[in-house]
Amino acid sequence: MPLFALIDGNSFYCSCQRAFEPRLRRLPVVVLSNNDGCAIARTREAKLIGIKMGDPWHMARKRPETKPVVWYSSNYALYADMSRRMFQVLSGHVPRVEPYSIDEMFLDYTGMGADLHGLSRRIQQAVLHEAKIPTCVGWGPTKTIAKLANGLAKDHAELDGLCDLTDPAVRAVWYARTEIGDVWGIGRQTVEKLRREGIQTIADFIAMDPRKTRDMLTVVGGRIQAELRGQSCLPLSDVASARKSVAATRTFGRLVMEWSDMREAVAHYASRAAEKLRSDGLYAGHMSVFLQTNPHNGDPWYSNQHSSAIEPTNDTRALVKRATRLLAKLWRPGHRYFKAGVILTDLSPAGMQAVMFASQNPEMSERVMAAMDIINARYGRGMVRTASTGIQQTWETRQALLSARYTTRLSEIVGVRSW
DNA sequence: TCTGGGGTCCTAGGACCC
DNA sequence: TCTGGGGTCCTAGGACCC
Repeated sequence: MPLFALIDGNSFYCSCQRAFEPRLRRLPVVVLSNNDGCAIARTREAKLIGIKMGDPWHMARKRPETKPVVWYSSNYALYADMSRRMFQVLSGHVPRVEPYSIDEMFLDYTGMGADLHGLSRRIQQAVLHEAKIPTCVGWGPTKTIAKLANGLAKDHAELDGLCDLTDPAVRAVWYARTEIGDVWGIGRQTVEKLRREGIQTIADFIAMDPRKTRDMLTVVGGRIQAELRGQSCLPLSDVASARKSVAATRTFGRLVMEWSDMREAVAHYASRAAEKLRSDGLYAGHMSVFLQTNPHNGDPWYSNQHSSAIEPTNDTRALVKRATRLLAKLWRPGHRYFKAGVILTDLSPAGMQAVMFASQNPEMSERVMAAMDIINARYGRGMVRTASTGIQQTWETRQALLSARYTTRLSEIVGVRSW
């Protein structure tokens, strides 16, 4: 019988900030989305004050009760590095670890002995001491059950951060008192569909005829139901699967009305996407560009996208050129644009491009891009870039509250003083 | 003044083919 | 009575996730 655990970092982004600033230990901390738009991570103290996921910062920070809150712009370089550390610690305790998201990892508990509670506690303490991240752990016979157990461990203080759903009798008790919407993969639309059928709890859901489940919710719902019944359908995979798309999309720091600004912004996103491709050793064969006006402020709504197949490439210049051309087809003057982006798909690994293209000298392209990446890595992102990405960058994202990248920039490393 | 970004998987339907 | 059928590939869009 397979056995899975899911471990996740509590308020992960906030815990990463706290790891380097002990003074935050008991303070409410909130990390904001890109553009300092809204709250995306909150410590327990911040939740208690009433700050909700997605609360716009400009409103939340004015409320009198949010006075003691410490706000941070999101710092993904830091969080990604902390995630790597967590992975390393875990790899020392179980044979196989599958990173699921930046703060969640599935562990293979199969054949790990009878005292899984003790094992989980040791793992939890190791991650806390070595990576400075507090966690919750849940486990059971399928991934979906492990994920549910993890959620229960988080929501129910009496479980003290650990939850074991291996025993069917224990599961039955929780299933009867847990809403179906708390299950991994059951979102708002599905909850609504099930509610119309009188299904409220997990217990209701697993009692449904599997054929009916598949009719209503396709194979996806059928799989979730089987997993909740204890039949494992989702294997653990410790080899990272190849990524299938690369995106660079952003809400502008200010609304964009000028073609020149829009062109710069999209050129910038295409460059970012190209960098991501190269860092993963990939080429893109398809590009899609979109833009839209603000859906919140009453402006006339305009949203459009264009896409096209491209010669597989990861050359910034080629991608910028193509993105600009697609953008020109979308551009309608007179709008106040809010957001735009570039999405690359049809990805293939480097080395597959044996066929050479007339429009691009591949060897020269490789060398120019490699040089560009090296310089930008050493002197800062955007030090070398195509002229089309501009100099003013009025559309640039706001990040007013950024902390140092303690672990990934030598210049921003934590100083240690002895008294 | 001000509301995130980046992913995955699945299905339906059209185009095309023999 | 009956006016082809079935397969593959691609894309757009929906739903969900963190």
